[in-house]
Amino acid sequence: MDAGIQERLDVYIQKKGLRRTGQREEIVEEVFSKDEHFTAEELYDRIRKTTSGISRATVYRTLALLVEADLLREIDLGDNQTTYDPNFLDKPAHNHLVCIDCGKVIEFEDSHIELLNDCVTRRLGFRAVRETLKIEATCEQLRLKGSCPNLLERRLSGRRLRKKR
Amino acid sequence: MDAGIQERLDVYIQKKGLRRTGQREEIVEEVFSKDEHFTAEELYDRIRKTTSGISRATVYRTLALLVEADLLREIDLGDNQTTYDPNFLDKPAHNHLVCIDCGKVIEFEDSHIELLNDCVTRRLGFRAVRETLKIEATCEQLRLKGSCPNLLERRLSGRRLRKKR
DNA sequence: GTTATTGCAAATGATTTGCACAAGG
DNA sequence: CCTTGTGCAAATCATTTGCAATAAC
Repeated sequence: MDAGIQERLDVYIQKKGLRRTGQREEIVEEVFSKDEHFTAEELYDRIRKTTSGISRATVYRTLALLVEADLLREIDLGDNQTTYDPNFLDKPAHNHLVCIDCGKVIEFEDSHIELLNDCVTRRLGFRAVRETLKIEATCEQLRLKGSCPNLLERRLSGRRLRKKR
Repeated sequence: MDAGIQERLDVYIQKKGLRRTGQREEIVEEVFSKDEHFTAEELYDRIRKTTSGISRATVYRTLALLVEADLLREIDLGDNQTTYDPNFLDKPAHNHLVCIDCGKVIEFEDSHIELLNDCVTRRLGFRAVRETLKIEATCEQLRLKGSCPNLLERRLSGRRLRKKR
């Protein structure tokens, strides 16, 4: 994990008159330990495996804080729960491609896309603050050989499967 | 409303062995009577003002049916409820710009955006099925004179205000 | 010492679902 | 008739919140 993240959160915390706590440090540690997307519940589970154990409420509240501090981004994968993406610090303008066949999410950057979007936005009389592009697509490679094993259930439900608590 | 929509739903209904009902006709009528975005609850309220009255469950189920039949699209405006957009039949590839100042949603089409997205998608080895671009932006016109009246509350909550039932 | 933070459990709000009755085909 | 659709109320599920106990600063 980028060692600078705790510090960047500190700056925000100072500015707002908030407090640095063990729970916040630990959550930041866990959030940025991988480049994987996750939901609040998934993160809560990951943290529960730890000796310490942090309450669900604190997990939710800290995620909101990180989003507010612009260290973490919420993305919408269409499954009725907020997914968090820790990779915007490294790639501030990346986009998401979701494979309809297997549900895999691929991140990609393309400067032309941002340029064009900004240009169109300006033409409309606005200044773009945040752009969210999600492309849902089928895999060409698999198109001929059939498709991913989890295709069926996903196609049926139309969305990512939910988990029980 | 485009008179062809009931017929297009009929085709889908036939194909799936489903049934044409008064409730479905009425909901389709209401959904496509304006080009406004709406939530399930908002639509339910609109319909409740009608003499007939249709149950909330039926409204939700019929919206899901319309989405399945590809006559209606779900969009995410970031307020934790599904918003429905009835305008994709007329403008199959439009995008949304959300004004951070006042929350207004502006629809726009730009063929270059779709071309570029498709191109990038192909380069990644996929075939785009659906593209969703949301641009959050500030209004340049208002930037100097101040901002919209509802700016403050929206900025504070960070999302569109919710309504109670 | 204040004031922010945490944990817990209860509350909320959108959406879904089980079931008995109604109604298409 | 035989299924699918509807309405109702209860259930779900992610997320939020009130409040008393704790912990930063």
